[in-house]
Amino acid sequence: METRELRYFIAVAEESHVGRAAQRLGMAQPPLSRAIARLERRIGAHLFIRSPRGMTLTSAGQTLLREGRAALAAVEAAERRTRRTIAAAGRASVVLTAKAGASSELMAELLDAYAAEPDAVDVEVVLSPPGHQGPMLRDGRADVAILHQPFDDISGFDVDRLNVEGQVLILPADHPVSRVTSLTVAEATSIPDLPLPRWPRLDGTYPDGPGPELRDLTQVLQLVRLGRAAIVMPESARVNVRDGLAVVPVSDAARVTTVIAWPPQSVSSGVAGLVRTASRLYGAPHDRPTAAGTERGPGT
Amino acid sequence: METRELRYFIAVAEESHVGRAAQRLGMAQPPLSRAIARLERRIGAHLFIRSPRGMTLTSAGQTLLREGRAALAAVEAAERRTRRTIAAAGRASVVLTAKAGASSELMAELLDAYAAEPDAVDVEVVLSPPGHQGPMLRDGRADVAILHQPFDDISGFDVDRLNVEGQVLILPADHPVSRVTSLTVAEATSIPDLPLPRWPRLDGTYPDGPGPELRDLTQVLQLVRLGRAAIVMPESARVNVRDGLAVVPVSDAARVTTVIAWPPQSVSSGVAGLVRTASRLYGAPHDRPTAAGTERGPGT
DNA sequence: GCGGCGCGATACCGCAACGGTATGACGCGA
DNA sequence: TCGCGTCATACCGTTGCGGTATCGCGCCGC
Repeated sequence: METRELRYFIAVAEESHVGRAAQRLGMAQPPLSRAIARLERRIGAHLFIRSPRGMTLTSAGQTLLREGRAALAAVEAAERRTRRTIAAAGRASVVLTAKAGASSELMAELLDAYAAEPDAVDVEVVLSPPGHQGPMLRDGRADVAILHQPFDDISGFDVDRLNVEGQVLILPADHPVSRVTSLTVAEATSIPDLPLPRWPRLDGTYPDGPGPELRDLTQVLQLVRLGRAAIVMPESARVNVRDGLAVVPVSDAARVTTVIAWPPQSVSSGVAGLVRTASRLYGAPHDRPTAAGTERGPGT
Repeated sequence: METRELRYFIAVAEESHVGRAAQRLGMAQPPLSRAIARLERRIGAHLFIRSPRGMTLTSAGQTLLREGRAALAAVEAAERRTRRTIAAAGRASVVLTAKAGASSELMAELLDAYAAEPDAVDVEVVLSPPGHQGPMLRDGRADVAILHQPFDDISGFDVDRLNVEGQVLILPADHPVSRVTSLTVAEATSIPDLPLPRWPRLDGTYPDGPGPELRDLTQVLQLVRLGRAAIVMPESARVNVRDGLAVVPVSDAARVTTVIAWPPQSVSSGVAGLVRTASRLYGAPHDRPTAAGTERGPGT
């Protein structure tokens, strides 16, 4: 199966409509119809059920959509990382991504400590909105990421745990709720005049709702100070708190685990060094030994 | 990048020789040369250094080889699993792979318990030589696997731990060493007249060495009983031990962790059910929550 | 120093496959 | 029953892929 066929299939599956998919792909409808039919013949299974209202996936089609998306991301990651290997003109380099404003102390320490290593390479830090780090790691726009469980999906990555902490509500200092000593999640998310902010989806659009549209945490804190929003975040964000802000622990909020994550194949020397440094500074011993792969034993 | 180009690149990279790679791919040398040159132009980087003795990889080429292999396996996995989805003729089915003879009690319990679930699907069990389970899971020949750390490479898979145990040496009952109460790894692997067996590599060939060539554990135990071999394996293999065999604990051997592993995207209902059953029977609570992906929080 | 050898690159050709335009088949609602 | 929206089919031009023949170029041996 060629990646072009996979791209075509995914477009049709997502649109449930050959015409719209063709438009999205910048081609005419008939060749796309034929390409899908050819793919079905080659695989030996019907992927779609044709109806006069469009195309719906069969169970085989659902399998191919799930697995195909991951496979296509892997191919694109391979291509992107290859291109980046030489973009640095002989000088190796690593792209690290993290939520804007998150774990800032930890990251500063990590980058300083890594830069002091003898074999350190350049680290390009890409800050992006919450939820965008995993996809960037999957499709090769980044080589290593700082993620936060349970918010980020770490499945398929190798990880080292760095930190565990509780969460707090940050709100305007003059708000009446700021005087309580503790809150529940239900209470924190339902303060009527302080909506929680909304974050962009992967395509850059925003979900509907009452809160303001934001892209990073400095914007949030500004809005909170102006009395226009409140936000629940890990305790470590206290370091960003200045005058005009109040902090209230949220007793039953999920504990947040900060991890450093990397794609399992990509054991470039830069990534390995960063992970080693992070593990030395914060880590428990690895819970998933990464280099066990080549070892072969008698087995059980 | 098309998968055909990737296959060409990998062949040339592995052979370091366009002619041999072309032969392996069943094509002539010139079109392969051109395809590689075209790929380099499209990526915008030299992937090979041409010499009068052949082709050697640049650093960009090494990146593409590492990442490309994984990407190609992912594409092949998508295709295989799609094909298998319908091969079961509407009836969902799951392929589980494990080392022949390993964790047999655990597997029997697991399969029985799963079959008793209300939504259970057919489980096809594929037993294969040690070390072959991971690759089968990666390229789609299997959907879920029983693996053993530290022998198997679990990077890139989601896993649940099922069991932890020590290792023992199994040897002929009449052998003098069988009278000691404990051994070290160094002692166990250097008994001169009892060589450790050799297992097939992924391509089916065997490494050089003194031991017999084997494919599964029943063969081993037969040979041990005949006084022709000895083997170090996890304690649970004691259940296979009959007359004529002796068991000696190996004190400093690595502890073996049995895990159930599955590819992160492939959360088909059959795999999910098997994992749930395994987790209920043996599991600690998940250390890597698998379904956290869609959850989106305010982040830190 | 020169010819032969082994390597990848280039030139040229034929064909398969891809994409575009025009049109058909079919179900559904007005 | 007509019109619309959907996907499929027919036909055509072009692209690009692979095959054969040949070149260019280091290297080694005589």
